Amino acid sequence: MSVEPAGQHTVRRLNAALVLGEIAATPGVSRAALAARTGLAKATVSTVVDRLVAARIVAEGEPMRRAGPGRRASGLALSPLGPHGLGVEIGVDYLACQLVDLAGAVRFQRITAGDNRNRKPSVVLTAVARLIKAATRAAADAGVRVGGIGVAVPGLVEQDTGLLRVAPNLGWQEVDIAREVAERTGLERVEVGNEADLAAVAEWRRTGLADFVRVSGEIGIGAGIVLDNALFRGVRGFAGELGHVSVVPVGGDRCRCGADGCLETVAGQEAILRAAGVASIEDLTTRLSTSDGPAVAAVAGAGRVLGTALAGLINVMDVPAVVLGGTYAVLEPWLREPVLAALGERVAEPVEVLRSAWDTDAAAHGAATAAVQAIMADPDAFAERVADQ
Amino acid sequence: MSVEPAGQHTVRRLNAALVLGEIAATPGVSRAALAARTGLAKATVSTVVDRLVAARIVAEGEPMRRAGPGRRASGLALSPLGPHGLGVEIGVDYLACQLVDLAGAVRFQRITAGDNRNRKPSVVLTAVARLIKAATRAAADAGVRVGGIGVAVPGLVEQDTGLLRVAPNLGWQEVDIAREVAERTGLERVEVGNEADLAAVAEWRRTGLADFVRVSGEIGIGAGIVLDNALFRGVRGFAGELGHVSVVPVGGDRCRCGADGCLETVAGQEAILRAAGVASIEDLTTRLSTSDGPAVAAVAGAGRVLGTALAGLINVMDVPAVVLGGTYAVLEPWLREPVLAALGERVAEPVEVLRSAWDTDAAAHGAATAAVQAIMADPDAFAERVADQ
DNA sequence: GTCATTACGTTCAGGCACTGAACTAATAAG
DNA sequence: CTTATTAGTTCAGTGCCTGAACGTAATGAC
Repeated sequence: MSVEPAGQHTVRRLNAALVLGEIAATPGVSRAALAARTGLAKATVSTVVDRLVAARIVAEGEPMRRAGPGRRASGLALSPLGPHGLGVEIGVDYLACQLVDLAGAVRFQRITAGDNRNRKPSVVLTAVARLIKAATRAAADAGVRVGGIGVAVPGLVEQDTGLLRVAPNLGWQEVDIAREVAERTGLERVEVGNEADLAAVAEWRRTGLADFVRVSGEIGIGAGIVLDNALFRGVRGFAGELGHVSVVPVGGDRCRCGADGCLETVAGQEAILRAAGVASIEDLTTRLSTSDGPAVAAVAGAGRVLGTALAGLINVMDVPAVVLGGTYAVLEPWLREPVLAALGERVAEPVEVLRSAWDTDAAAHGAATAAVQAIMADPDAFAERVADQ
Repeated sequence: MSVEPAGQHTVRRLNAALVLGEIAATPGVSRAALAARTGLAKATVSTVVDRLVAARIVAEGEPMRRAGPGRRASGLALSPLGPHGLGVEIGVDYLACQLVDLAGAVRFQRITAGDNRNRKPSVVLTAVARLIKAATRAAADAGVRVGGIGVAVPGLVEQDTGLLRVAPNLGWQEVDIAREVAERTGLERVEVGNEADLAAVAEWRRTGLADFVRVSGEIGIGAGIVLDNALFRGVRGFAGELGHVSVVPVGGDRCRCGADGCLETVAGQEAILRAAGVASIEDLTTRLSTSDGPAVAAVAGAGRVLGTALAGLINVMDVPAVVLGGTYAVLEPWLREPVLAALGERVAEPVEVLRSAWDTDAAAHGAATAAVQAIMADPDAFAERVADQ
C-alpha cells in the first residue's frame, strides 16, 4: 500500500527525469547524444524530449555548428521560459523573495527589512503573501509560470504535515504556513522547509557538491545536510539540530533549550560576541582585521568547539565536506584553521572545509530551488498538469 | 549514465518487489487480497505470483477455510525452500555463522570460539571458508539454495569496493574479504559489511522498527543506523562511528584513535570495568546485582555520557529510538535510566530506549538477513538468475 | 440434492512505452 | 554532383499492465 504499483507511466516518468537530468547537466546536448548517454533508443529520446518541449521545460536551440560532415544537431537546454520556482524566506529581521528558473538563474528578487520577532504570524504572512503576489506578477510579466512555491522558516518543520512546530527566534508555535499562504494568495503547492535545510539546497545548487553539511551560525546554529544530491531531513524533518549538541559536559552555560553546555552557548553568534567583548559582527570583523588578540582568540575558541561538534556529526554520518555559512561565512578567514584543526584531530578521513557561496538570501534561493527541483525530479507529472489545462 | 534507463523490466521488477513485500508482511494472503492491497489488477498479481512461485521464493499453501460462501483462497507465503542467506561474523574471539530463510528462520547455526586478534587474515578467512562450506552443505542437505553470503567484520568497510579498510581489534588492514572468501569457496555474491551495521539489520528484522540506532559497547563503540527500513551507511560506508565523538573536551584520556576524551574512553567496555574496579563483565554484573555502589556509579556515569553522545546523534539525525546491544544490552537494567535522563535533557522529541533482542550472534544473523533482503528487494533479478540455469 | 450466490483466480483483447531497423534530413568533403 | 556521415523520425514488434468476461469452488437456502 505504501508503494504505488508500477505501470507504463512509471517508465515514462523515470525516463523523463533521466533525460531531463542529462539535459540539465549538459546544456546543448543533442537527442542523439542523449540516447548514447542514457542508454535509451533514439526514438524514445525523441518522444520524451517532445513532451518536455511541449511542457516548456526544455527549449530547442538553433542547429549547432559542427566540425566535419553530418546533419547538425539542435541543442537542447532547460527553457528560460519554463516553470519557475518561487522562494520566500522568513528571516528574523527581513523577508526575502526569489523567483528562479529551471537552470537556477534569478529572475526576480526582493528583500524587505523589518523585525519579525514576536510579530504575529498572521501579520508576517500577509507580508509574505504580498511578496509572493509581486513575484507572481513579475513571472506573469515575463510570460513564465510559477511551478511551485517554497517558504523557508527558522524553526522546526514537521516532514509529513509541513507544519511549523516551533520557531524560537520568531516566537511562533504550531503555524500551518502552507495553508495560511494558500489562503492569502490562492496558490497551491506551497512547501515549507527549515531555513538551514533550504540554505543547504542553495549551496548544493551553486557548488554542485553531492555530499556536505552546511552550518550557519546566526542566533541559533543550524545544519543543513545534503547526502547523495538530496536533502537529508531525518525521520520527522528535524535533522541538523547541531546547536544543542553538548560541548561542555560540566559547568557549561545554561542554553535557552534548557540544557547546559550546548554548542550554541559557546559558538553561537551571541556567545562569540560576548567572548570577544564586542557588540556586533561588524565590530568583530574590524577587530579581527587588525588582529586584535581577544577577538581572534574568541573566534578561534569557538572554531575549535564548532569543529569538535562537526567532527561528531561527520563521524556519525560520514560526510566529506563542511560549508560555513551565515555568520560563520563572514568569520571564515579566522574560523577555518581552528575548525580544520579540531576536525583533523577527531576524523580519520579527510574533510573539506569551504566558505559559503551565498550572502543573505541563501534560504530564499534554496526554497525556490527546492520547488524547481520537485519539477526536475518528476517532469512528467508537471507536463501532465500542464496538459490538463 | 548514473541511472539505468527504465523499460518494461523496470515495471516488472518494481511490482515483483511490491507483491513480495506484501506477501512477507502478511503471510497467507490470497492473490485477490494482494490485488486489493497493491492496487494492481488481479491478472497482474497472478502472473507476478506465478513467477515468484516458479523461482521458489513464494509457496502456495492449501486452500484456506472461509466463513461464508465463495471459492476458497489459496494462501501465499514466503517459501521455506526459497533462497537462504548465509551470514558469517568475524568476531574478535569467535566466528559465527547462520543460514537464514526468507522469513528470517534460522536453518543452520554454528559458533566457533577462538581468539582472532592479530591472527593473519588468511588464516581466519580459511576458517571462515570452512564455516561457509559447512553451511552450504547444510543448505544442500535441506534442498535449499544459498542466495547470497554476507560477512560481518568489526572494522571500516568501504561502501563501493567492499574493501575492509581497517579493523583495529583484529589488527587487519586493507583486506579484500569478498575476493578471499570467493577464492576459497568458489562462491560469488559475498557482501562485506560492518558488524554494528549488520547487527542493526538483525535488530530491524526482529523488532520491525523502521527507524532507530543500535549502539553496542564492546571493545569499540559502534552504532548501526536504520532509517526508513534501510541501513544508513553514509557516503563511504563509515557512518555510525560513535565511539570517537568527543565527550570530555578538556583533560580527557587519550584514545587509541589519537584524540582525547572520546566516548570510548569513558563508556567503552574497558573504561567501565576500570571505573567499577572489576576485571570482567561477569564480575560487574554480579556486583551490580548486589547494588554495589562503585559499580552502579560507574555504569550510571557511563550511561549519562553515552546518553549525551546519543543525544547529539539524535539531534543531528532525528532518529526516534535507541537500541542497546552487546555489552550495553547486558548492562541495560542499570544503564537505561541514566541514558534516558541524558536524552531527556537534550532532546526535544521523545526517544524510546530499548534493549537488544539479540545475544551474541546478531551480526551473523544480520549478514544473512542482508543477503536475503537483497533478494527480497529485487526478487525478479533473482528469478531471472534461477531461470538462466 | 439442487441451485442461486459469492468470491477466487485465469484468460484474452486492448493500450501504452520502449526497441531496432529502415528511412528521411541535413551537411561537409571530394 | 556524388559520397560519406551524422541527426532525427517512422513504424512494426515486443513486453507488461488492465479490465471485463469467464471458469472454478465453495456456501447455504429450499
